[in-house]
Amino acid sequence: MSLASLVRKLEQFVRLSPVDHAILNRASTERVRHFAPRVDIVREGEKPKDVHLILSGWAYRYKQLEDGRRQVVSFFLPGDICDVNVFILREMDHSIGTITAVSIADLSRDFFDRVAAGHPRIVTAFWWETLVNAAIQREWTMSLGQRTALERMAHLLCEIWLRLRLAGLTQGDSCDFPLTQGDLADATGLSKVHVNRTLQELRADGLIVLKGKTLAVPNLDRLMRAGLFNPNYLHMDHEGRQLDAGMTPSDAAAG
Amino acid sequence: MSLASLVRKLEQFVRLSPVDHAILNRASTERVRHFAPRVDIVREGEKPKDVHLILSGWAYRYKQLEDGRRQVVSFFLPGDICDVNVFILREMDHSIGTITAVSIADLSRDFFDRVAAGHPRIVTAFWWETLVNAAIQREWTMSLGQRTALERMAHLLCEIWLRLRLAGLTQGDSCDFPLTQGDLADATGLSKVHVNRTLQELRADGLIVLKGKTLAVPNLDRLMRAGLFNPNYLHMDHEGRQLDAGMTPSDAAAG
DNA sequence: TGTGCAATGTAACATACGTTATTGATCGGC
DNA sequence: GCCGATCAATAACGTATGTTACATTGCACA
Repeated sequence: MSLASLVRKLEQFVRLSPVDHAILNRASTERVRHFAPRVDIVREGEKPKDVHLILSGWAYRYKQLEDGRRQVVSFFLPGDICDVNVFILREMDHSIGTITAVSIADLSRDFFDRVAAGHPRIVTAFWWETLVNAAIQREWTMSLGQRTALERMAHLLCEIWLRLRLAGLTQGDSCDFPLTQGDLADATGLSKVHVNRTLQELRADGLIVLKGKTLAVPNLDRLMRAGLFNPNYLHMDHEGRQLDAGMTPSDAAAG
Repeated sequence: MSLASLVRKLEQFVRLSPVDHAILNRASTERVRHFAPRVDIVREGEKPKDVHLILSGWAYRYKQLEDGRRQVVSFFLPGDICDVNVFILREMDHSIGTITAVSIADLSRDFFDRVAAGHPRIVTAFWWETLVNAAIQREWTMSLGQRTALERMAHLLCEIWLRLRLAGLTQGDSCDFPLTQGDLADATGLSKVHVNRTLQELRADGLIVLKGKTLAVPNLDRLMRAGLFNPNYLHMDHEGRQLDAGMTPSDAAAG
């Protein structure tokens, strides 16, 4: 539905000009598609022609083994861009599926060429997006390899929380949270049963309130400590610029 | 010592002109540094000024938790390029250390600007390198989240094998292999003891011959099957171009 | 306003992998 | 050509997490 999350996120990092805004605005309204929850947008082996920008809704990237074991390798939140690889690599090595209903804008090769030619701030901002995604992927490697179930879950929730906040999608200490325990299991490499146990433990410790499709984080600092969460990998600041005016203590820890 | 591995690797993917060769050649001989085995090249929190190209030797990217738990998040082999992020992100979110003695060439921002302006094939090739690294990172996420110890180890060995072969660093069915069992443990998220058990099992199954600092893979196809290895994520082909003339059956499987 | 299916919760039991400890091989440096 | 340190190998034992099974809740849709 809206470009707001992308712009808000990118502007944390570079100032975009009015012309930049106009370019992004046009690109994100020209070719929009809508998907139902729990369907695939792109499948492994395909060769999509466009880059996808998530306008609204949640999605994930996942890979699957022949025997059905499935790993979510990243989450896409509103404002995220998937598959810059599309113009270079021959085929997708993973699939992308929706969690909720999702609207996406298709960004053409042509659009990126025009941006590359005349809009360096946008280029920089897109690079930032790409590099942060790579950093997130490394951090997931760390989580899966070294963190315990509890740490892993706390870490993932912190990450999602901060990314949502950056996109302007948190309200106070709570946010929409459409992931099922099965989704969390596929993302953390844990079984569904153990995800349930782990969430109970986080609840019992007062670190999260998770009910229905809403998550509340009453004390982000404590959750971060439980997940051994160091926010540096999200690179939410740049050249001395901090996250936001009016930061809370936990904002500062995150910046 | 040599640019050969980089050029060989990139040329699998794009044809480079004589001028491109000259550019790369000059960049990789201007500012070369040498490191001893088992030292850090860059540390988390630093802000390096250059991109590093590995001319010879093996290195790794790793992250560490406060309590010392350590995860290798990727390996750098000769011809690999690290840290394109250097020009955009504020500070390193991980460290890079050497395994063997290593020679690197420092590539300046200026070099990249010149390449971007006038050498599109090199730009494309560097993009390919970056995107394949991202794909590898996703595959590691998959491995750590879903594969068993045996599958994980077999998968990692397949990956290293194919990357070495692409760089021209295999001889017949064997190659140099300077990783210790401790390195493998840090990369697979297993304990050293279990790495040892797992290697024994691979040996007993005749899938690998690993002795001293040499690895032999008598039957790559079988090792690939043991690791549920699908080489698509390495994107070793492009626009219908295949790996090599004179492919063996397992080459074909890898392409 | 039920009714059916997906999601969540719980329990009992199984196991892949971790931990600690010790021994024997390898190897670079004096 | 020894010596200390690192690396590899093996064993005994511990545990975090997986598996199977089933009950409960919640919610979309008839």
